Amino acid sequence: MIMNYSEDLKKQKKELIEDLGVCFETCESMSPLSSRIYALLILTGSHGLTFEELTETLCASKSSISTNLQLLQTEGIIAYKTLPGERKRYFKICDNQLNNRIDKRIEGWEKEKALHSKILKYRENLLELNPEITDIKQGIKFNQLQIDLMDAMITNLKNLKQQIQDN
Amino acid sequence: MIMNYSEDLKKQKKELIEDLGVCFETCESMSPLSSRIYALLILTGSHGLTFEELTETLCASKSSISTNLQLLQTEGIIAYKTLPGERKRYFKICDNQLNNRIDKRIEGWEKEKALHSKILKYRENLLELNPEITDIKQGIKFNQLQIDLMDAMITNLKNLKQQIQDN
DNA sequence: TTAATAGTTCGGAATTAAACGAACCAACCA
DNA sequence: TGGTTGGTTCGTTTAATTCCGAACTATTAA
Repeated sequence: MIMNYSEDLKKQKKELIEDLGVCFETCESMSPLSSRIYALLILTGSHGLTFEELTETLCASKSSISTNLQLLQTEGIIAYKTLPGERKRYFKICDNQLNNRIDKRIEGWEKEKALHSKILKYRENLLELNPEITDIKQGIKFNQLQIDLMDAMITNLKNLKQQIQDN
Repeated sequence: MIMNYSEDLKKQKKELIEDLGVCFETCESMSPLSSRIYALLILTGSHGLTFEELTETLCASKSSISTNLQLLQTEGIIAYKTLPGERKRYFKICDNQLNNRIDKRIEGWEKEKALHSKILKYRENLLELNPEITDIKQGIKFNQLQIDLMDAMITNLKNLKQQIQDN
């Protein structure tokens, strides 16, 4: 099958949308359509895409596109801009989307760290009640390790954020 | 309401299972029951819990517990041991569960990095076709930043793994 | 003032995931 | 040889997600 360069690129783009889509569905636990929108907008330049273009290229209903666009906006993943004299919105991924993503990860680790601190406290109370059980001591050690892990991840992520801002 | 120390600890444990449960449901995208099992086993010592104890404390059917236990086992999150002369299995979280979790995260980042490399290639091809569009150049820059981010996360995680092993 | 464009909202249909019960198997025991 | 314990498997039910169409709003254009 003969194909010119431009056609080949279109095919590549479609494949990439699919691949990225699956990735976001699983990694970021997004709905299929949200994932496809996100993927498509990543592959599109900063000029963005209109509502209509989205419905057409993704073959989805207006309502589905609308709700998912709103979702992505409140998540801080995408935003829109308008051109003077035009009513259409041009949707595109947020400028500081990388930052947002890192922040979300940090938040996640913080939450888990807080939980492990809670567990640690619980175990310390437990140990007080029955000081002979070595199992609990082991648990406490494990917990401290987990907390250290979380701390390390958090500081690493914060460093990365700094690096990106400096860049 | 008066409560003795041991009763209070039980209440604490129940709360912790709930909190940890929701955390795993969202962060690790596990099913509710899998999350509760995981949480309960984290709060239980290395002696583990039997099938029966799991069904009773989690108020779930045998079949549900069974399928979710299998899931958690194939995920490398939990394992079981048996005591000599006993037929019962004692389910507990995997010894190297931390390691497994980190590995899984590394895998996730690797996948995403591969995707971004693919996008980068796509954009470079695109640029070749229309070299005047600065938008594409910006996209490429963005992509490289993403790839750097992934790389950083991966090396960080690998370092952490090393630290844990050394510990 | 009417028509068209650019979206939003809401109620329901279709799909998917989670949990259950009943029947089953395999090992041990009386 | 039959009963009990410790689980597994499978078909069904229940619950939650996801998406759609139809009706609606708000802005601009004729």
